[in-house]
Amino acid sequence: MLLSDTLMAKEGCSACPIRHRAVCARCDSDELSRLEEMKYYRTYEAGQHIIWSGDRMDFVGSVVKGIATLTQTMEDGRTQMVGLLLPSDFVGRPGREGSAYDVTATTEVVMCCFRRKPFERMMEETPHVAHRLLQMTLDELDAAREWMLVLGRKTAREKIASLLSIIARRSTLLEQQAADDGVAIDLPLTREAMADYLGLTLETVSRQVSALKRDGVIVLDGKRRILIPDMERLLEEAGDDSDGGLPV
Amino acid sequence: MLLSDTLMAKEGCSACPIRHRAVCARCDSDELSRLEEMKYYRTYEAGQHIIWSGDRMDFVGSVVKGIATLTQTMEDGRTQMVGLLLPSDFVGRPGREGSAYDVTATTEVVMCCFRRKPFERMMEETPHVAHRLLQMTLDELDAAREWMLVLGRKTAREKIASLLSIIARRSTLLEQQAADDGVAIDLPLTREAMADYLGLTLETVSRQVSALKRDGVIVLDGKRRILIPDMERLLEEAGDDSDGGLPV
DNA sequence: CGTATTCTTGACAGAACTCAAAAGTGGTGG
DNA sequence: CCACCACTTTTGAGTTCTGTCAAGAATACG
Repeated sequence: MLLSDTLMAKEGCSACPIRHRAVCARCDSDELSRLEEMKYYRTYEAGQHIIWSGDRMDFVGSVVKGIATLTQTMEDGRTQMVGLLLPSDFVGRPGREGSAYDVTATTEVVMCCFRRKPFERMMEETPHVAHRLLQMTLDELDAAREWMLVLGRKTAREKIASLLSIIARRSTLLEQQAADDGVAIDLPLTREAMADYLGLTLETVSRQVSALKRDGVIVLDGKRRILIPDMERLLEEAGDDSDGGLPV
Repeated sequence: MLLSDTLMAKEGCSACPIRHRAVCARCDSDELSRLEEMKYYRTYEAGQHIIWSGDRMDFVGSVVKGIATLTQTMEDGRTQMVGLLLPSDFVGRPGREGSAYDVTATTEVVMCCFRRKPFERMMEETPHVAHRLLQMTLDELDAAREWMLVLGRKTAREKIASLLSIIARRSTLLEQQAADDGVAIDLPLTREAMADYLGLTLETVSRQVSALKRDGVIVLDGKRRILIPDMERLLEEAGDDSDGGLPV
């Protein structure tokens, strides 16, 4: 059992780092204390499975810390990542017992888990959790659709550039850092995980990352840290138009 | 102005063919009459754009009849379909003014439109629409994720087989027809639309449809009608395991 | 019946995959 | 501190699948 477990358990929701982004974002103090009663923290080590596809789930929850992946696997072993879970992202589907996907911790992950039945009851009885969950699900659907364009129509080079810009966008958002003179991102994914994300082989990923490095689009700082000197340039390489899409 | 317009307008929601599947499925009679006040029908011809990406939308709504597509297009013209809208599917995103996608009628389409502002207000004030919309959005997210596996990891032949099984599944569901001794489906998509769905070129689609026909997996009945003598066989070709996944 | 789409088929090219080996990285224990 | 092992990453060579370009056939439509 890891340290973070006990640390988190002692603090209330008000000190929670994802308080204003997660499924509980809009809850008032009554709702929050109700959530506190049904919640517990759980920590998973890097590489550990959080949920197996087909498993019965008796909880839903939010990623508080770390990164997890949602993957689907065919009988012959071909694997496709269908979701990348960062802090504040929701795991599980209210109203459904089993999981349709494998959920795996990529780094150490702290989950804030809610027992499923009480959570579902709360969704029926108070509006804020359901509303927030709808909003988050619509955002995820938009992300999934953007991803479909990447998977279906982009070249390997564009796919890599797209992945890096998505991660850069999400991590700058989480960390509120300025993006003016270059962005630095921690890439917590192996080449294989990137390949599973993008529908490529790990060899192709490696080749294209090298090519982007050679062309000065990205700079590798150690193994898993990537500097993006010019975000505009990366977006061009990704085949996106330079403005960042619709305002939310 | 088409006949169906005036026909639909005269009937109340109770006679609506999608009454029990659409966003209004769970509404009680009070909520239904409130919806009736903000709704209007609109018909689009085959090929007509219902919404352009980036357009301001002043309505949301449900497909009542016909088939529409959701597509995303890159600057250089590469196009990816990101949603296939059948009767009862919802169009538009509450809380967002602009559309992120092009919505196009593939056949003649009848939409049941709700003015956006009153609809959003109703979502705040009564629970049933929001709950149903959450459920539908979660279903769409699952479908999008299944599709991501198709786009990222399946071969051209498997992609075609997957598309046909998805359409077969959805149309048998809509029409409640038995699937025992072969299924017949109307394929309302051109080869180009199929290609945009699957991230292929129309030539590859044509070749693989011919191949599946040659191998007896499907039988073409005219141009757009397809018979599937053995559904199990088609599912094998799609690379799916034979049981139909999780029960809903 | 002619024109415009849509679809099919062929030949060829190219991007990504497969198989294979070498190089780099990190952790462990002697 | 270094040797060793497991794992990840890189790079190379050859193959394959799908895309591209082009022409012809089928179908729909006025």
